[in-house]
Amino acid sequence: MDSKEISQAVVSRLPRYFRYLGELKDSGVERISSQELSDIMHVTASQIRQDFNNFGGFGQQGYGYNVEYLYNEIANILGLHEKHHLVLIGAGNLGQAIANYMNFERRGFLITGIFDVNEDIIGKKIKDITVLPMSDLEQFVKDNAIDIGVLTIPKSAAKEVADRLIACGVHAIWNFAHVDLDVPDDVLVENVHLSESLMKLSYNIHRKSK
Amino acid sequence: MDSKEISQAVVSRLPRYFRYLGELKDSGVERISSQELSDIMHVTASQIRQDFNNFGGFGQQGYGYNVEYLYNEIANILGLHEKHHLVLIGAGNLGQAIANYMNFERRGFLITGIFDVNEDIIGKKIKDITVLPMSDLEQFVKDNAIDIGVLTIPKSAAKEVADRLIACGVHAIWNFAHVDLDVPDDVLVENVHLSESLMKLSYNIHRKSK
DNA sequence: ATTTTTTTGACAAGAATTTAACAGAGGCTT
DNA sequence: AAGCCTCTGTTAAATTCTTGTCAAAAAAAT
Repeated sequence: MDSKEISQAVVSRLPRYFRYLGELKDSGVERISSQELSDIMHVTASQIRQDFNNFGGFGQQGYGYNVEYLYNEIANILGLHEKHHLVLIGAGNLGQAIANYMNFERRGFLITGIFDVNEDIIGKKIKDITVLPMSDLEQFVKDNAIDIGVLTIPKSAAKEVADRLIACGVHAIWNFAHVDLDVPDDVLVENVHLSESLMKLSYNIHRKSK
Repeated sequence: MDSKEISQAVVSRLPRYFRYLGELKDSGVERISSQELSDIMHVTASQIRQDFNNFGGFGQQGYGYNVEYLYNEIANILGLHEKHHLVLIGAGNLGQAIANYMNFERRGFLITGIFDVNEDIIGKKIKDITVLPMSDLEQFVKDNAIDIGVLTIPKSAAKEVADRLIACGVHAIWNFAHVDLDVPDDVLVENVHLSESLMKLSYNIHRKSK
């Protein structure tokens, strides 16, 4: 049980470290110093050491960090050695894109169920998973130990579906709908607001041209 | 010409203000105080006032902010009153999801061209836009005053395509590939790394259960 | 075996960001 | 129209986050 809380700023950087370490590992690099990693990732060496040290000393003076060991430690910290079962609500374009995005499975994120309201889609298969009607949601969640709900539905439906998921025990929601879900304290929401990302880009385009 | 640089922390919050103000406007609210907005958005009133004041005084003592006026000002700041022409590279599931995502057009982001390497997709139509082969990219970008390139392609192809886009004058890239693009200083990149978002959620799930 | 070099982990200093506090502008009431 | 009340813009304080520094641990070299 950790005593000090890790800031989300640090947490946000972990997946990127993880990605680079994976690439280093795959290309056969055994050890790396914070300075070398700094050069590759364009982040200060100081920050790298500080970030890793939040979770304990993974390196060794005079040696640096063992790439494979560090990679696995970060995977552990991120919870990637555990399996997660997801239900995807909304089998539209975005939902299908995510369902077909194989790489998630490699990391233990298994899309177990797909739901939609559209009669034309219900019964069809997406990646070997039959799209089910919304009425089956609660029973399915309970039967399949669902961890995470993925909302790829219009904002108008998001709040209600989120409530249903939470009511049947889902504690984490990956939300692609353009709403801020109002959830109990013990439920986690990770938002992906694509339009906000695009607006940020737009802002920076215009700032430059002024 | 603004003298002081606005921090990206502030910029990241603008689209969210914009969304809430749009909703308030649509529901007929004429004026709002930073305190009321604070209650709705769960952000401190102080931060709201501070954020808006980065761009000049939009409010009035004793009155608050005029919703419609503020909404338009933020739209301006975000560059949403200008038209942007995008090319989308990669007409797979994610590319199609984005192409079909109508709301972007309402904000002036027009998907003008769609490209892919897959012979089976080239020539087909996505939202009235014919998918073109990659060989047509450069000419198309020049002919259509393309602003923004959207990369919904595998990481293996991302760097090369980004280089091609930059070479023919594109200065902003919305990148969905899992790589950090290495671009010249005058080129903007906005990354959407879905797997990193999911890993953050995973981290928080596991932290809770410890 | 001793010295030199490398490189971490810890801590301190420095920046940046967020929150609090308040004077005063301007609306609202009587 | 005078005075009260609201609520911003601004400055100051607090907090958080990032970077720089260095002693000491361990590897590498002699």
